[in-house]
Amino acid sequence: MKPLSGRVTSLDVAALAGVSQSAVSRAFTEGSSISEAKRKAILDAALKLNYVPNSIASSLTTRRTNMVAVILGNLDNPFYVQVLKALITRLQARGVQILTFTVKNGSNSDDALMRVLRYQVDGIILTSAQLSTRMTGICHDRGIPIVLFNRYIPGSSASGVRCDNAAGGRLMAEALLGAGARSFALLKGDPNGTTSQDRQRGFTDCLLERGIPPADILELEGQSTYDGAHAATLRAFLDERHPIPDAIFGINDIMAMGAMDALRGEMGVKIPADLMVGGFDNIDEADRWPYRLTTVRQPVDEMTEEALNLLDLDNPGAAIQPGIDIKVPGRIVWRSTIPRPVDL
Amino acid sequence: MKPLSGRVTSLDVAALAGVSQSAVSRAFTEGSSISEAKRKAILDAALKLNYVPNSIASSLTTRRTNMVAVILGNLDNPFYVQVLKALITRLQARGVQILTFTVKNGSNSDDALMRVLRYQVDGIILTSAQLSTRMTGICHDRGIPIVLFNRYIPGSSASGVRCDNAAGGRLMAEALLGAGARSFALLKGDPNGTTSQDRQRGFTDCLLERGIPPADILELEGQSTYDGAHAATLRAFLDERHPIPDAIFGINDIMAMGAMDALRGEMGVKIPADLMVGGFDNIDEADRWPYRLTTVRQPVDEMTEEALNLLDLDNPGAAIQPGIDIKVPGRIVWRSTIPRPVDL
DNA sequence: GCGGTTTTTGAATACGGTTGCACCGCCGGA
DNA sequence: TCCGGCGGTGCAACCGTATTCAAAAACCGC
Repeated sequence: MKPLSGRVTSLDVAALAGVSQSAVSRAFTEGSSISEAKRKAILDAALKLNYVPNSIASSLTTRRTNMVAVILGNLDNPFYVQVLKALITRLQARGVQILTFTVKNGSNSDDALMRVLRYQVDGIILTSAQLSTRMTGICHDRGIPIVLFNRYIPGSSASGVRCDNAAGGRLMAEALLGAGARSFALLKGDPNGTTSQDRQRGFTDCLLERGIPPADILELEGQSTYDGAHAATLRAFLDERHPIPDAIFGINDIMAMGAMDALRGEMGVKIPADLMVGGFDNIDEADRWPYRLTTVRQPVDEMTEEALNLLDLDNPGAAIQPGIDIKVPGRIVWRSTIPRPVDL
Repeated sequence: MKPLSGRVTSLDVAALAGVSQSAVSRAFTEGSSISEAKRKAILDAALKLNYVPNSIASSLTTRRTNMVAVILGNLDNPFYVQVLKALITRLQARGVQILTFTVKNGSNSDDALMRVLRYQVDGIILTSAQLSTRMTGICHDRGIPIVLFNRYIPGSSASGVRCDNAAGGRLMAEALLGAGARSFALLKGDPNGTTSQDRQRGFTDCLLERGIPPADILELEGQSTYDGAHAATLRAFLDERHPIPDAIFGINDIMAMGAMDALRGEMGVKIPADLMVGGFDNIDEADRWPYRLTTVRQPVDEMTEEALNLLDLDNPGAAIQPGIDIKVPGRIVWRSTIPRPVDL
């Protein structure tokens, strides 16, 4: 009874079940008015024909695609893999499909967004890249909610969730100071990302307030990745241009790990005896034996949940709320790269 | 001049530009017959209105969505993150959108596939989970190509690309034997995945042929992840049930790393002096200082490229080729966890 | 200036569903 | 018995674009 041709439409099912096409549609629509007997018969016929409703067609009339776009920067940072995983899990559970995009970090996301807009996604989650005001305007006009994940656009009204990165930076500065460090280096992250900048600002502000000499800022040549951090660390300390400080703050865990491997592997530095290391994110790898990195935890689950709340997929129309900026606090996870003060 | 209402359609653009709707459609379709002057005028009008063509609507008539589904198992294994990254890069460059799905490893992918089919994807790449013959049948009928990545379905005619896992397992056995190991343990992977099974088979077959006692198979309790391997390693060796062998083969790098951390971190074992470790995949992390893992490299770029060739998105109709099974060879990457024999 | 091509063009229709609307039958209350 | 109301049903009008077809326009060499 299987049809030979490729397409099976609701009309085919209707014919087999001896009902109208609209009945078939209703049989597949939750909560529409149809008798249980007829629905059963239709589902049987559909099964016989291997019929699957065409979401593309239905999206055309319902104006909902049940797809959201997730725009990612670099998947080289395990933190964003974790974010992606959390988003996929949550969205899939709601029956929402995910259109995945990557964009070079720091680059403009306009072209990616334009491509996404063609697909009439119900919402957009942006974990990377810049967002032009023109783009926010277009999305606003079309009623497509955008949620910024761990970033914000200073002049914009776009909503977003982020860790309180500045406060997290302060926490780390305090942790290192409390452990006795007095001279610092800082592995600078993506210069276009507010995330890195805020962490750096919180950290340096704290030092400033305590009257500590400013941290030595280590610029990256390449990407803000493990390899970039590894190379920058070697470059900075191997040729003695910079004195080795008491502590290094890696602007995120993966970079802190790159620095640790450079310091221990190539320079024989003992951590934390010779030098302490602080990270940010609390990725899974930070807990593993070679690293045991003391870091600032970002609550990924809470953040992704808030992000989806902001997206408010259940209230399509209401999407045009004024920009809500949710800031969730991070907290220090004490491990071995910073000796924990006893009084805590 | 911006329209107040959310939707701008080709009709609006047509009205503004003083042309027919079909002209607007043609202006946005590469290689269709329209005068350059008119196209220009239409694009101007479109820009003024912030018009973006609706891919959903066009998919309805063209029967192509320019979307492919990528079905992933566990993103906890960095290897599959790398695969995802490679696929995204390649597909995005071709202007193809990616519908991302995750499925519990080893579970059946039928429901995920059904959901994907509703979206009329142009193709499916499956890097995880089982595939029922019923499902391959449905996809075949609908003319949707499926490509299996690093797995195969014994009785099926589905196409796929995979590393020659069995041969890779042999390579690793030979490498360890060549380095002098004579007693072995093997960290077993996902029991439902052909990938792990093939590697294990290649490894154990090689030992058998050389008359070496079979490897001690370490079963996992939880997932085949870093943590699972870590726990299994501790469980096996800490209570002395198993004697510590000369070498351990982790069925993939992330598990080998979990084993290494357990052995060195919790048991003070020296690698490779006390025990050698071999991995499989050659993920980025394997090259880092704490691990420097000798492993079998899977050529991800080559494999993803072949996968997309098999998908053959440019020839929609021709998709129904008989199952092609491409096997690309792996090769040993020598690092520090297995001493390299001098004669090589 | 003319017949014959070759391009452009717009009207109409198709794609596969959803949904407002009108209608039908059935039930309970008066 | 009659009538109001209600759940179930089919008809038909969309949703926004691509594409066929025939007509109109532009082009060409002579």
